[in-house]
Amino acid sequence: MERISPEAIAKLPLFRRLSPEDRGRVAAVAFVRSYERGDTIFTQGDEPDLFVTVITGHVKIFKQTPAGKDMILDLFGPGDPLGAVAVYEGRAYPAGAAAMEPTTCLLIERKAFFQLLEQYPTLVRGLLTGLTLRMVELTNRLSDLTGGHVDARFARMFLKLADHIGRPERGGVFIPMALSRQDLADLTGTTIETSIRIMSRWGKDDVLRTERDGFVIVNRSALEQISA
Amino acid sequence: MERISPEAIAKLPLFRRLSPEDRGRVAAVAFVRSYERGDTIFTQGDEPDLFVTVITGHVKIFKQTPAGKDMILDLFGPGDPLGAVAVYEGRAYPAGAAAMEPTTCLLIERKAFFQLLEQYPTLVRGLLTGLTLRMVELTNRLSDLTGGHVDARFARMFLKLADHIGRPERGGVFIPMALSRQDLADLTGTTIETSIRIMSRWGKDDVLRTERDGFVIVNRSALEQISA
DNA sequence: GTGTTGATATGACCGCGGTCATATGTCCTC
DNA sequence: GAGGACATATGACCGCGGTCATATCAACAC
Repeated sequence: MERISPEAIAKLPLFRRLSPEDRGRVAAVAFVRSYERGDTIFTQGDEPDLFVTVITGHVKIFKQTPAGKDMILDLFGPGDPLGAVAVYEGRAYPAGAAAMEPTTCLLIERKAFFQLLEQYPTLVRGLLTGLTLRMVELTNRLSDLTGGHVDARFARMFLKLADHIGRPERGGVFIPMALSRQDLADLTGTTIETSIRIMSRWGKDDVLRTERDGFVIVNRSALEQISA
Repeated sequence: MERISPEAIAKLPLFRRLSPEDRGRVAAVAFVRSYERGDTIFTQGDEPDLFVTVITGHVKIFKQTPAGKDMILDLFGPGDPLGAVAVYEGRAYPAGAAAMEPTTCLLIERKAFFQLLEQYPTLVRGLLTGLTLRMVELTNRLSDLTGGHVDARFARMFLKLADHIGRPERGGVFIPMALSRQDLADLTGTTIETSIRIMSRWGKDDVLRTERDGFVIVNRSALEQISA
């Protein structure tokens, strides 16, 4: 646990609009914590006592399916607030969160968080906007997952990742996020074997390449065709 | 389009906490509209110009899957606000809404709605709470739909409906909602044939009976076993 | 009556993808 | 080096459920 500087807080979208002295007050009640790949940040069913915001790295939000498998609901990056729903309503986390790579997060205790919310209505506005956006994302994922074949779901997932965090590099579009075959399976609601099969096939067909620190989309139009 | 009385508004959870004169001001800008079964309330992609609250009846929120089939995201009943996300953010409706039975809704124009929000912070609070609850529902449905077999999804859906609007009646638990086989398929992310097959089998096995105006769960423990 | 429309029902077929088994490769520790 | 742990890879099998075709039934128009 370390303190955080008001300057660092200025980089987080949720707090960006606050005045410098207000950011100082936020910094006074905030802590920073580091996580390694695989570390649990919070567990499904826990009582929420901390409000968490990602500073660096990436975090997966996942849930147990009735069949016992993990289902990744969302991937969160720098600036995204975790568990806002649970903290705001005071009910148990509806899903778990774990770091996918070395990650640092900003932590604010529940009590202090509510005091901040009361003081700064713009924070409420920011939370509400973030919630609505996530809502739209979730509804899209819902209709994605049920319709069509697994190949298409994989293609759509990579295209979305490319639009979100991809950048032209290494002879294609590089997605700087190391996802295991198991992660890919959990994201698309399939098994690890199917995930491996699709990824090897695409590797051989020069559609998508797996690298140590992410993926490279070699043939985007092929992916778009598969996603249809 | 008809006006609504302040007394009728008092029955809607979202406005219940307002003072009588405040409810009068809401009534001054609100209209009531009736829909028949199958009528469209709004369409996916439309610009939202009205804030809608269900007064009586039931409404389905649905979305087109990439494969072109409909996917029912949610069923809304009396008191539930429709399209709050879209209206609040001013972006296109992320999904469509249609009446599943004769339904009446309260309509408030977008402009007037925002004026109300500014005047009455408790409305914002109510919206936020409703949103978070729906969020939890959606995440649950996401993990439901991917895991396990179709039978289990059907069973879970009926059990949830029973907990929500079911009542002991007609020799079991009666679910007063007429859903077609196609609706059931859209709710569970399957085809109409599979939907029909499951429902006929359960009818023969005395698990679940279809009636003109809804369903009767005859053997709840059988459903619970299938849902596992 | 006949014809039409739409929902419900049922059978035949078969391919996707889940399950199980087994290699191979890589990165550790000792 | 040997050995273990874990991710990746690949083949064989087969059952669920999607697709297609067809039948039945109710409601309604004329």
